[in-house]
Amino acid sequence: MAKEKKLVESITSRDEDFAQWYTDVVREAELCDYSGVKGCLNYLPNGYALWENIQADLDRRFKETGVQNVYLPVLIPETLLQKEKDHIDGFAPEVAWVTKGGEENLTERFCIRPTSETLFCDVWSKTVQSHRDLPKVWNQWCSVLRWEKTTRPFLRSREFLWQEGHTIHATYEEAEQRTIQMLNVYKDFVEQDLAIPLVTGRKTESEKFAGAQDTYTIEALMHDGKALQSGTSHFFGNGFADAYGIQYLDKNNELHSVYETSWGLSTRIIGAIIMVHGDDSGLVLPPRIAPIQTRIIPVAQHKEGVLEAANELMNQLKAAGYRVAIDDSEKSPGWKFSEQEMLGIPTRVEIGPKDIEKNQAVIVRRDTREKIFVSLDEIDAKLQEVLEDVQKSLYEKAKTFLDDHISEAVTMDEMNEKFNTKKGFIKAMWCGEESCEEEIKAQTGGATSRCIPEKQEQLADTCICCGKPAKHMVYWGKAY
RNA sequence: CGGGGUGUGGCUCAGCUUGGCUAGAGCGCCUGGUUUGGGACCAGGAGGUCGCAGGUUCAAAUCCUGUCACCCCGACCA
Repeated sequence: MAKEKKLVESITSRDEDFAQWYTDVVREAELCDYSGVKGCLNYLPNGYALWENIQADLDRRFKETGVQNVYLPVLIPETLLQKEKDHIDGFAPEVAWVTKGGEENLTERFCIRPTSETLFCDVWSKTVQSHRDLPKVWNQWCSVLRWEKTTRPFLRSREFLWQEGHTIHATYEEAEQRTIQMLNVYKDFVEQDLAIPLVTGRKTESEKFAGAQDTYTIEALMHDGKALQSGTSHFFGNGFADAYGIQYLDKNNELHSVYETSWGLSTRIIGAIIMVHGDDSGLVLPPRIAPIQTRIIPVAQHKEGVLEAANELMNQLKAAGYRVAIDDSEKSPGWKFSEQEMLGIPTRVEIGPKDIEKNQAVIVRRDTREKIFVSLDEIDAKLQEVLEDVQKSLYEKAKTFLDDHISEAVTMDEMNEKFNTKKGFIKAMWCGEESCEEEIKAQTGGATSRCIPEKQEQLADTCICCGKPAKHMVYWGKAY
């Protein structure tokens, strides 16, 4: 691969030090910065606008499937949290507690929600009585708090923003269907709107959510070859319903427990956007969710008529429905180009005296830097075409990268060798035993089972680790 | 929780080993001027409780003790 010319000194090269590159991009694109509290971020306008667009698209998709939004409290009484054993065991090590109100010690401490299954269960245990009350398909947009030891912007913070959907259903099948349905909503959203190709499937016993019967996941591959769990959808059976007493009378006047699901996607996805699409010049945003789709950069703006033409063009594009801004600051054009690139704005439109003379402007793509000269009369339609093409190219480029970084292994030697040289996902057969997952993790230096894909292939008859009969083909990878 | 590192104008850091005069630089910021198709240049200017608390000393950014915070790498998790 030809070495790309590095134009921006303030961003560490991606191949030189990926972790530092990530931090640099987050800073230079002004997505967030560190607050005074470890693991708690200040979401700056650029980062929050991105989240708002993610919210808007995802929320629309949710509502198309019948989701209703609610909001439940940030505090959870300890007794409520403790009703489902696996759940509390899973979350206890990382919850923060409120023990005082003003100067008075509380008789019962409250945990700051790490997730809200318990609160939703509490509501439903009190209000659901009849099959006519079902299903409930609820969601809330909120922040949650988990006392993480190691934190990184977006990828792992203590407080993070997300949505958590919670549903209850009369039947096992209906709940299971909803679990898969929401997994697919995530998949479509992430692939189509964020241009991030995915590997999807079911989690193994050891990787699933605390209290879940089944956890489904969407896994994306970052440019450094590490996997990122980017969204999860859980099927609870009636474990929570039994623990919290959510029962209803069916048509035959018989009492049943409800079946439950939950599903979440967080601001971590912003980390995925950065690490899948970004390059040595900074962030690259998919046009569909970019807060600004094009930035107009007047060239030689002090010259007669340039700013006027640039503003006129902006109004024209605005009227055509684009999210557009102008950089009419006193900086040099070179500066403006670099900044537009660091911010990840998917296109820019250059317009200067030479263009005005020819009644044209120059559209420059963020992803390829390709310059497209276009008449001002045709720019509305052309920009649309370019943005769609950028969206498509980003997905295709990432898809090629993903496909290139999925390989197969039949023996442990083969797996080790591939993890050491190629990175990415490795498909291999597995017996279903947790001990083999641990062994693989130890031998490979940290690879874990990412998911059991729906589409199975019979790569071998025996487990790659222990040699016993294989039950599943699993995607393995080193994860964030 | 282990290992490493860092706290000095808005940012990045130098100074600390070997205590000493008015605490420096680059970038950014403000003013004026010249520039303007890939991070322009000149001149002038503003901006600092050296993370915090004790201690040693005639004297502390510098030495000692404590403490807090953040970053990176691991083990655990969206």
